[in-house]
Amino acid sequence: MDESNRASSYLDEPANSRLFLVTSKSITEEIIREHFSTFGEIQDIWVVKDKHTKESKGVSFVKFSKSSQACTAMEEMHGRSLAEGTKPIKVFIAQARSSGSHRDVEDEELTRIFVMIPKSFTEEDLKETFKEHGDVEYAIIIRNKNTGESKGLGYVRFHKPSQAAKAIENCDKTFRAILAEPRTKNSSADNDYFSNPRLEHSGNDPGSSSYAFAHESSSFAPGGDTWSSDIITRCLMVSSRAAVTQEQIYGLFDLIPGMDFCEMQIDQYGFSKGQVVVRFNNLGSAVYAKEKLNGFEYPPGNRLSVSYIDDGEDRTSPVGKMAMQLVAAQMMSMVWNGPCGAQLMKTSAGYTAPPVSQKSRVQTDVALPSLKKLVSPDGTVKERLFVIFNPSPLPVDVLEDLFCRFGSLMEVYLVPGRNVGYIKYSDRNSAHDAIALLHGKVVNGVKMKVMLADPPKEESHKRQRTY
DNA sequence: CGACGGGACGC
DNA sequence: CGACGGGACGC
Repeated sequence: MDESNRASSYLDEPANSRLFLVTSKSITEEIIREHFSTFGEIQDIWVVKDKHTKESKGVSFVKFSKSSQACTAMEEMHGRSLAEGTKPIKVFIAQARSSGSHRDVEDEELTRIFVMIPKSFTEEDLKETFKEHGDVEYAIIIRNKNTGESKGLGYVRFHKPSQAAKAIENCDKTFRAILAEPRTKNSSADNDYFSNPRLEHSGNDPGSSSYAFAHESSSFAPGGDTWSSDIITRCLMVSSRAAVTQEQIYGLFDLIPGMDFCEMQIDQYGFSKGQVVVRFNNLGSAVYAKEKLNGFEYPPGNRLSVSYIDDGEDRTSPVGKMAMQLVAAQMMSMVWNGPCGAQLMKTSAGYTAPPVSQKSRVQTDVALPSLKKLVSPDGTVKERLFVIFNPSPLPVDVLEDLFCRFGSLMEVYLVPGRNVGYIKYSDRNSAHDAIALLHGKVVNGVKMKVMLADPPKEESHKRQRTY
């Protein structure tokens, strides 16, 4: 085989680039190569033989470098005889080695693609766009069933697998074209892992992401600076239904600076009751720990409960708030940078505190305008900001809190693994106001450069991005 | 200096 | 009917 592509031919990559052939046992690798090399770069041919007799079992695999090459070869060669007196061959796209299935891959699974498109696209636009890659049987757009509004997603069905493969390989990358999952097996892809909590979100159903903080509204005087009369202490009780170790809880709460005590509670027989006492050396850290970790799923599926327990001191409010603000910046930085912390942040994002506590999560000398509602992220982006954070990015919820104050905020996006992000506005003035007020400023201990974003790089001049 | 994710269909 | 080898990445 070609040593230049050993790695890529070893796996089924790209997808659907390997053929499964059924032939007469007399058909050799050389004969196969003669007939198939015209369709593209062959990375590997393997004629399956009996281990002992070395006789062909009439089964072969042909690995191409591209799916479109394999599909074209399949379409052209299926049913043809490769040598005098030999039976017509069968040609299929091979099942991925990892799939374990030996079922024939059907054209049905290879001819429909799934694409992301501008919301303004019609079915006709979609069909027109993709017909350059092959015969389009139909193009449909996924719409909201009530409003008829496009979801910015569509399907395109081609007549041949090679056409769908070419569309995926060659269409503008902003379409993010992939093969569509066959529809019959009731959409296992309808999950929603990527949804971000937004400021206007106010779901209150138990079990929803906001449940964990629903009761905390009473801990704050709405819009004010003082605590209610609920006790606040440096000492927390962590309760878990599932078995957890003291070390696990220690690791979790140690993400927050200032923990000085973590002890699993055991009964008189020495058994754990699923309760761990955690104490911090300052009120702010304790408040922060409760806010971030109450309701946190750890391990996944097990919702931790965190509440204050009386330690006989530290009941006053202003101190707690000051301490919390100080510890917030450190917490954010740590959580964002550490691998464990990143996971915590990602998962706990669903437990972002409701607007009542916003005042305390943004700490800055800047005189900020009041909170404004976010606008739909699906509208037209009029201006985009590019923000650089030093030393590390602020969390998305803090950024929404901050950048919504100029109005028309659509979306905050942080580039993974980098200290930069983008802010989308549906109104130019909002973006410019944000630059004027926030460029060069420090928020929660993080210095920001706020400027207009360059336009996204275009892979092609044929199509526009949706923003 | 410091730059680009996301995603599923009425039988 | 007709489904998975040989070789070996490089901390």
